[in-house]
Amino acid sequence: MDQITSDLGAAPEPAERRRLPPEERRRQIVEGAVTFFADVGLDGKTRDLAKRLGITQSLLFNYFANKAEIIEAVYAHVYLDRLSEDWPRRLTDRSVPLRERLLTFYSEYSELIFEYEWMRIFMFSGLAGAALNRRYLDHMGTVILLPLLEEIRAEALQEVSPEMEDIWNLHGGIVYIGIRRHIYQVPTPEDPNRAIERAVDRFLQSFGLV
Amino acid sequence: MDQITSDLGAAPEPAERRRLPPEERRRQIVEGAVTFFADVGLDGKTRDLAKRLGITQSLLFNYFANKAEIIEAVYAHVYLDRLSEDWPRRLTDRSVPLRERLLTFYSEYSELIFEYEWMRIFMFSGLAGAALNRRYLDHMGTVILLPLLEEIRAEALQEVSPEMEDIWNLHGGIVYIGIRRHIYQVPTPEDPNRAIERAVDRFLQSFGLV
DNA sequence: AACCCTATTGATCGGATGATCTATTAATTG
DNA sequence: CAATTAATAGATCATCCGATCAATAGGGTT
Repeated sequence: MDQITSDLGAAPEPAERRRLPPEERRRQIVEGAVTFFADVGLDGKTRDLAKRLGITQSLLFNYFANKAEIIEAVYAHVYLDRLSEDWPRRLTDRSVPLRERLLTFYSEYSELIFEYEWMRIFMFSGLAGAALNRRYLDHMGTVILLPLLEEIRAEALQEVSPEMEDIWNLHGGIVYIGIRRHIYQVPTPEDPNRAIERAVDRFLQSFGLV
Repeated sequence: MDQITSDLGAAPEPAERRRLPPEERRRQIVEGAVTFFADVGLDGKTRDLAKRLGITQSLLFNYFANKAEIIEAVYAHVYLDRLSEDWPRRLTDRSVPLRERLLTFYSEYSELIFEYEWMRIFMFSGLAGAALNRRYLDHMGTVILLPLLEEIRAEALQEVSPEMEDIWNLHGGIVYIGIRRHIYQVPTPEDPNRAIERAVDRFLQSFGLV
């Protein structure tokens, strides 16, 4: 079964203007490539990408040596600065109530990852076995979730202290909203914040907080 | 970036004997196709599949009219009877404590879906936009999760009654273990039952149960 | 051992794909 | 306004892919 070729690669754009400044053209290609590969997967064909961009296929290779380089640029564009440097600090800022820290984090984080392009490219590259995903999740675990575990432990009653796997469970339950929405494309709440808030509250409550 | 061709399609098997009974050959092809497409994705090439099976590529087309038919057979083999007809009844059997019903269900269900082939083919087909996934999730929602919601509502205190999205959150948190394991291929607990039990207990506790 | 049926093979086809190369075109500069 | 040069389009190449088909050979029957 070949990729669904129907019209996923169609170009709704009108005729393109030519002779763009190289930097702008490159940017345009990368941005087009992000949504293109998010739609059809990393096996998407360069000709279809070019068609969607309204340029010829050969032009792609004036800006990128080969297809792998385009994918690299897509990765860079999608992943860059996705995990804000600021979060670890804010998550451990005990001058703010833990519940508020959690809600703020997941409100902002979900806004970032519940994005069509990010969600799907992350899944495509994960399935392709990209080391990128493992690095990302490892980073997520050590820089966000582990400190989170410590914060909850610091406040939780001794006898109901959480484990790392509990934190992953909280995290997964929230991320799963985005998976349903963008991978399986089934209906999800327009605004996930209510579900997130309830999940966070259930979580905290079970450790004697809130 | 083409699929990782390295040796995902390699055949560790020794030279095959020829001339199997058609039914057996067909079965062998389907089973091989399941793990093959789970590994490399639905864009996997028929030549690589044949190589892994130790047969010629052309033989595939004696048993299937085209590649799409092979994928169909893979779907059928992977999905068939995955959702036991029995679960809806057992989940609503109020002679058994709700906690026990939940734990039994998720223990059995996770054993089924935390399978490499199932998890990955479900994700690949989801990304490809297969209607199959939407039907499956819809079925899941109405036949399993909705009754579950009713069961919890029946027992929960009025003022903390759960919503459907809460059930999806419980479900997603558990399924996410399988996603981490088989899609992102990061370490997860060997036996997920402890994490499942804790998640279920947190959930029930938040609604005044357990 | 000779025969037959058919599962399996190997050669091959037309179209697609990533990548290259050359001629043309459009913007910039003097 | 002409010259320069970078951007673009189109033709083309070698390879790969799904699919076809005639030829071959395995293995049961007589």
